[in-house]
Amino acid sequence: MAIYQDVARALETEIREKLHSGDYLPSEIQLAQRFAINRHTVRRAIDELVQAGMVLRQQGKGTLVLEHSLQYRIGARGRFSESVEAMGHHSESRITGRGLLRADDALARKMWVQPGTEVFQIDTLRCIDGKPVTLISHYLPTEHCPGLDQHYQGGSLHELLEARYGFQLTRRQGLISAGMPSRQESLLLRYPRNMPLLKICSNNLCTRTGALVEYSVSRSRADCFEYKIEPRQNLTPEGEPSS
Amino acid sequence: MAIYQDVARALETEIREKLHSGDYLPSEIQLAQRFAINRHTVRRAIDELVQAGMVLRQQGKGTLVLEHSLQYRIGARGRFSESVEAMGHHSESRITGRGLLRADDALARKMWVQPGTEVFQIDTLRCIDGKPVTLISHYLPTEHCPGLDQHYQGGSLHELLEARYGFQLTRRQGLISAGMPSRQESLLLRYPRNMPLLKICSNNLCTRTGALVEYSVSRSRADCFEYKIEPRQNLTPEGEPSS
DNA sequence: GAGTGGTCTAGACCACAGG
DNA sequence: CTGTGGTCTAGACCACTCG
Repeated sequence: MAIYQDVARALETEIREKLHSGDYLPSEIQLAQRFAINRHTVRRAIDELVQAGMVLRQQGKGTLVLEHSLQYRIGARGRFSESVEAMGHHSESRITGRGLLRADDALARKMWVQPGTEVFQIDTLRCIDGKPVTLISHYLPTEHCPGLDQHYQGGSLHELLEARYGFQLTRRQGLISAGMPSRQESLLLRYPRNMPLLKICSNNLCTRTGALVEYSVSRSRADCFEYKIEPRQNLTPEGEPSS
Repeated sequence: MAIYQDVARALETEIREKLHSGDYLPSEIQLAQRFAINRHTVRRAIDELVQAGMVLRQQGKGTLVLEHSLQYRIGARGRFSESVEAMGHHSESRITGRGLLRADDALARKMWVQPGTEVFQIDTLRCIDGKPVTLISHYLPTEHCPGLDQHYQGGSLHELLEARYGFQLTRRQGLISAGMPSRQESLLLRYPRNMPLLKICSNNLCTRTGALVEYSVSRSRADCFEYKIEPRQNLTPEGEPSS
């Protein structure tokens, strides 16, 4: 194990246990003295923390400790699991954006509609225990749910679709992938840009008529979220996250 | 503008115009001579390219140039989809490592066995069209498949388990997550360390007896691979990737 | 001006891949 | 064994922030 890795871990522990957002690390020279190593080795250690999104270097000032909630032990504790079957069926959502648009070629292909079709876009952010976890973009052809943009004010979109428009939805296809966050995604999720997102695209059809009612793209923080594939059995209508 | 930034841009141009995926950069010493700068400054420049996902460092070998298409658009063309149901049922695998170990606490919990249980580990690499795509670590309690380490020489592990030991497997649980590659994963997959992996952990039971026969962890390059969730219907026993 | 992080140089040795 | 990248040290000077 390299020295800089040891020092990085030591600093990480120290930050987690003793420092708060807004504090500064001791200067590189002080750290070099404390650990009895060269300043360059200290810098290499801090490089790791920067890469991990834990600190921010400020030339002339010092090395700033960032919010603890921004520290990511990927795959550690505090991980939520949710059944892939429950996608989109949760209720604690906040609206982050909405709009009316016409499907371009790429979107039209994914939604199985003609290019130019009028579509509502609703973006929501879901938090668990106050922690922003998942960002979902919902796309709904306006013809199936006129006035939706007026009626939806947060909460479960799928419940509203059922209560107001009588749609019961079935997922016809889902694609699971991974990617890196855009700048905006990173901001909304309070998540660094060098950590991955888990992404699911779903086509949700009306169970009775087979019409596509909703196409959704969900992006979840991979540090605290994973999807369960359950053996085929009863659907859980409301997905409750479990540790 | 710092020297290393200039050099990084020069190298970037050179890679884009003259080099191809699979080529190696000149060695750090050669580059230092060519640009008449110190080797450490060259390293700092190459750090930028690594961060950008353009090259991959290989200790003892050199600095490998990655596919140009990787640099810009993740999830563009050349994407493979595979049903989550077909996990592990493919056949073109190369063995990258194998071993005998005793399950530690973490592994034992995931495998639903007692800590200390003797387990075969077999690591395989799957390529599609010659492109390394998925890395799978298979863990099998030795009691169910004695001598497996001798018999398995690549190909479909699940076919061998059925042919030789009479196991027909059912996945009981799967967890889908995303993460960043380790150094070794990055090397085997020829994939940069700042691009995400799609990860699936599966518990595969013997359909008849319900015994856990295999626990597997698969990690796939997210730039060219995604999983399909199909509506519940017939299982496809052999998962063929489709574009 | 004093103190911080940022860059560059120089040299040494280690770990690893491959002939 | 050679050549590659990886780590560590040492010292110098620069660019920036703030009092």
